Amino acid sequence: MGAKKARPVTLQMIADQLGLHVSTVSRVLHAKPDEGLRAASSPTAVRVRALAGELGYQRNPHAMSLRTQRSNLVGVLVPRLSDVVLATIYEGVEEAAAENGLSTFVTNTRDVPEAQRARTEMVLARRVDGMIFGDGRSDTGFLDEVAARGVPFVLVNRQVGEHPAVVCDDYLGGRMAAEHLLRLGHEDVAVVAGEPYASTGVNRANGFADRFREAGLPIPGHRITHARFDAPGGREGAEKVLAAGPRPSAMFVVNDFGAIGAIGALRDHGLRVGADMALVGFNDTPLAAELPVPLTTVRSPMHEMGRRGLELLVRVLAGGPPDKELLRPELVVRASSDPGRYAALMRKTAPGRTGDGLSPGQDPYTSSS
Amino acid sequence: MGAKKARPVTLQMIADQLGLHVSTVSRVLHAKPDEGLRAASSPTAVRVRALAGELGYQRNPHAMSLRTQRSNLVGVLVPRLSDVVLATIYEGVEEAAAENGLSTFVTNTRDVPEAQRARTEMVLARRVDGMIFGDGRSDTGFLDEVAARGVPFVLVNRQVGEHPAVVCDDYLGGRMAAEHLLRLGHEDVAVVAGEPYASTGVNRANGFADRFREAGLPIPGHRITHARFDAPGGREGAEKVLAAGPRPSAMFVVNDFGAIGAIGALRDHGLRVGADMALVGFNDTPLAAELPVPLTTVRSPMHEMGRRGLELLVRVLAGGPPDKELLRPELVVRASSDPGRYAALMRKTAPGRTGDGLSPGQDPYTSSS
DNA sequence: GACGGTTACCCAAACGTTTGCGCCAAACGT
DNA sequence: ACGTTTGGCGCAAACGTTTGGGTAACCGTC
Repeated sequence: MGAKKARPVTLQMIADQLGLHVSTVSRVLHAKPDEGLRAASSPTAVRVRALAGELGYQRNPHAMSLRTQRSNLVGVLVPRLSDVVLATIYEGVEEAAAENGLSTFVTNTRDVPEAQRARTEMVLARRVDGMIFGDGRSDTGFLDEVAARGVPFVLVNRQVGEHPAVVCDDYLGGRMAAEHLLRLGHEDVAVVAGEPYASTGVNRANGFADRFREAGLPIPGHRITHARFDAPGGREGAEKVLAAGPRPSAMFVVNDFGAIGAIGALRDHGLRVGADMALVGFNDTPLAAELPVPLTTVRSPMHEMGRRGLELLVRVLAGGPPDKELLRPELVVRASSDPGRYAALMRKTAPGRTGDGLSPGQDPYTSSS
Repeated sequence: MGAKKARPVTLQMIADQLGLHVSTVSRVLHAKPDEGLRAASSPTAVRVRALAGELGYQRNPHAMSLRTQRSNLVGVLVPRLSDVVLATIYEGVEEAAAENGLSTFVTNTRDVPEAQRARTEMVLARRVDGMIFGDGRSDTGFLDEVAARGVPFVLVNRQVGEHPAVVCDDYLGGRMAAEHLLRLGHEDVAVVAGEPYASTGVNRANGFADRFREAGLPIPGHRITHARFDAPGGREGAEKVLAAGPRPSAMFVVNDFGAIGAIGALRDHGLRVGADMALVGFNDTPLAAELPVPLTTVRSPMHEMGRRGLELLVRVLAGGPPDKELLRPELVVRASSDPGRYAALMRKTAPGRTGDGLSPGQDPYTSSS
């Protein structure tokens, strides 16, 4: 079974069948309209296009890349694709790439610097035109090296130094979370920040802390703890906070996954999320709305970030300026922090209605396995 | 800033500097050992390799692909990468690909046939050596067409027809879930199956139903409902089941995301998961263990499936047989179905310890955003 | 009717590899 | 001393494009 795979049709074949030269066919088919006008007479152009269509001509990308020194390929590095945040960003990247005639390689680096180096080399060996880093670390000079080598790239998700980047305005997001809790009258709050090498967590925590300081309620050191960006990390972070003296009335965890871990820790301490402790996460991961007590969180435009990241790269490749874009986050208030919503939730005989009426049009959790 | 990007070093440069011919250098550097022996004398080979190393020679993949008609590229199609199940499978694919010197393009098709076609064409236009489909549908003849065109491919996640595939033994998984509930004495159970075009859900449901039938407890039609593989789908499915007469004592939802939706529906009806209704999901998604009432589920080896899928493709590309592999699932019992564990959970003053002691070494939820 | 300007093409040289074939010397066999 | 092998390498033709530079024929113009 399986038809003998016919050899793909080439420009040469088309040219031969039409008694033309291959270069003429090439120009007709691929030259930009402005310079393509003088490529061939209108009738021949039509004949060429017709035959190409009929034969199902497909330009050979390898020959093209070899000749033009441009691969139309971009490499994407992320910490983990099974992290829904990064996966969503990548979806945006890929979508925009397709629209721009580019293809993408994506690969995990698990945030380990050696893997980051190794994968970068692999990707570069494929002669990509540019790269997108979703795993930028501020504690290694790696990206500076890459830049020094003349490799065009942009960052998404995290920013480092002055390299071109498209990120969420994490600092503002942190302030929004703080603002929200201040409005609700919280005066003693804690924050579980992320890894120190990731701008995301750092900026979110800083924005949050700054806003509280401005309100005349500086957050003491023992109320701030650093943790990994995952459930166990969030749990440990929350535990540490709870162990340090009298408990605060609210907690800001800079990542939804961490917030889930924190929820576990709070339960272990017999504390009810939304009642005994207000909780705010970050990212508005699909599961935030589905939790038994829906989670207040700061939505970051992940998909959009990916799209913009790729588009910025396209501009950079075209010689454009290495801009930096900050995307606006959005506070999504749910029962985990809002007394009103919490009460409404509890008022139902059967608590647990998961909808929140605040995030329309997003369908959470989809699976196809 | 940004060094002028030096032109990459080629075989020609090495040959020139060594007074050799480019073909000799090529053979020394890339010929397989068996035929490479006669390529050059030992001393020249050493000189060549030394200079190549020093200059940092990198083989130009486009030139190579053009010449050899082999791209070392594989295209991967999935419904959605932001579905952690598919993302994890892809991680396996990508990992194995890197080990085999291959690179992968991955893209979403959202399970819509037109997108599937379009993306396949895009990927094929990139002259991939083969493809991996994670989104196979049994209701379109699409894959038969692809096979007829002579495109080498394998399926992962879902199987369709007799095409080579690496999937979880979903039927067995369904039986395991049934077995578990039978042991616990459940006699009236319901199942929320998936989309009819996906072998995964269909086989899981069939395995489950068959086991119950064998036990002399055939599941009546109104206890079986089809739904999408997501939380809203699971919710609707559960609602339908609950609306159809007296409620069953247990429910099998063929996907963890659907199970989450079902939990919501159960809450709305004032039913306690694990007490009033036993619930079993499928996949052992990281969040299953983190739910307030941890979810009993059937673990499918997602990462492994991806790895094996790519390895099978490699064999197929080498002319091997189009095998089909069934990976063994594993039942993971947690409080949502097990009265003992549920009681233990409730016995704590603060219920909600999320660990389950049954899934060691898996760190759930990791994020890096 | 010589001349500049289009129009509509063709030519050929790349881009960097791979690979079948051939050649020359040295080594070998007798 | 003379064929025959074989080790060690060079030659050149691909693979399918793109692109700067032709060059005829044709047009209109004075």
